[in-house]
Amino acid sequence: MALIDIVRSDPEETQSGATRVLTFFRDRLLSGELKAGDRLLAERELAQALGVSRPVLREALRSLAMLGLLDIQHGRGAFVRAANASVLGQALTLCLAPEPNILDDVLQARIAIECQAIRLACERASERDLQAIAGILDTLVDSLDDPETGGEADYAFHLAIVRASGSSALMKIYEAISPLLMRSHVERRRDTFREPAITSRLVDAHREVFLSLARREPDQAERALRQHFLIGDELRRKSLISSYQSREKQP
Amino acid sequence: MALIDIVRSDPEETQSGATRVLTFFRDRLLSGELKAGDRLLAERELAQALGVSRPVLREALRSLAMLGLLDIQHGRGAFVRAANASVLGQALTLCLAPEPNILDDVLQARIAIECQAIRLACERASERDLQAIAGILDTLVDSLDDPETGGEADYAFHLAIVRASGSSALMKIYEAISPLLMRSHVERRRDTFREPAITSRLVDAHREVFLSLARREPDQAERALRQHFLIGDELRRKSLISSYQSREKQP
DNA sequence: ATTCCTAAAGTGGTAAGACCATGGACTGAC
DNA sequence: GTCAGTCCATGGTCTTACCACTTTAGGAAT
Repeated sequence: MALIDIVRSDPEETQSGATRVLTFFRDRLLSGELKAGDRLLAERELAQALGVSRPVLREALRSLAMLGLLDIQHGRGAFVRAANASVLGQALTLCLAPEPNILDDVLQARIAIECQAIRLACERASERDLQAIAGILDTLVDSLDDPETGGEADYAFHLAIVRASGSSALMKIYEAISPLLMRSHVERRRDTFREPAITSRLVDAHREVFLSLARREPDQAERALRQHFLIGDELRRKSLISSYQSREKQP
Repeated sequence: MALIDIVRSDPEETQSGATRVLTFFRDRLLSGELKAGDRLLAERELAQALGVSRPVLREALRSLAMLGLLDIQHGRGAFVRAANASVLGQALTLCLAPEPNILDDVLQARIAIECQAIRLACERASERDLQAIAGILDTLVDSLDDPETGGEADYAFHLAIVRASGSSALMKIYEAISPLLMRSHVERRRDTFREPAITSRLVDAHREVFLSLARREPDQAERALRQHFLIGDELRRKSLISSYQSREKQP
């Protein structure tokens, strides 16, 4: 029985033991009867209550734990875990693993999410949202020399924009692709030189994005964002080329 | 042990039985040593080979099956299943279940994906892609009177655009949100009247989107697409209002 | 009376063995 | 040659038992 069968299962079909357990939890999780933090009954009681043996119940519980829905602690019990996007990210990673050039491709998804997010943010962002983004922008400017902090601030900036969109769907998807985004970032950094000219243009691009957002101009904000991504691509390409050229000269 | 621990696990830590089994499969799945369609050893042999008891092995196998990575068939054996986006969709559904207004919100994700997809499609779409979309458009026109076929053609049209983008990341995410998209669609249909005036405008909108794509004009294509979504929203709102008005008059 | 330690109880983790249900293959009869 | 029945391999389930970890309550020492 796969996850797909849990979410939509045919109530008519004869339900085996394992199926009964999984539908039991599916109903209570989707209906909200089981909230995050709730403690489940002990395995032995639960097994008896559901009319299945303990191994069967355990298989179901372990499966749910694997999906990140339960937190099973030895000697304490099983607890309902808040829905976590990291599971999504891992599943997406496994799902996209066989695809070629996935690290380049995931950037397209990033652009998609952010461009829509910033449009929404222009309408919905609160003053607090804008102040948060402004604060991150300051951090970004201050950490020009530190690749580590600078990289984090860069990510935080874009994440804050998505958060300001007020769309939990966009937010979850963005979190889901973020592990791949990170890998992509790390891989690209190997080929990218951190020159002052580049970083200063980077700051300018971020500032322009923020200003358009603060002025609540959706079209302008999206254009600035796309320009930012475009420049990033171009810089990476140039630095990649120069990297290869210097490698040719001095092998 | 949760999924998150499978993908990146610390090799130093003392591995318990269940962990050993999961890391065993993780390594072989990510490395490609286990390909889709491969048949696993029988549970009893596998348990002996890995040095764990059968229930422990079964817990791991069932967990992997739940994630859609294995296909366990009674009486036949366990087979490696190709990564499937439907699992993603189900996980996303569970993850977003507690959020309010998620069915409205997921439309934002849809717009995000499609707008970026059509931009890419303007660059990358092959002649075959365009012909496929054109064919679906014909179906859409022919099935104006049939809500069922029409709805399917509508979905197929948008899906074909995402496919034409050539981005597997966008495609997977679009497939992941499609279950929620469907629910949203069904829910909205309850409040929407299928009037000839509406459907004809719908066809016009789709045709305009296609033409911009065929002419390979990204900005124009995205604009047409956004306009299409906007009109859809407006029509739904109007029909919702008129629905409530008629309900007031004739309670 | 307070504090600390210890032991017991409750909980998940694992193991072993048996039996049932299903699918496929082999073999026999027609 | 074809079909049906039987047998075997495999997954599905149950039972029982024991181990490991956590918490807690009760008793002993201060």
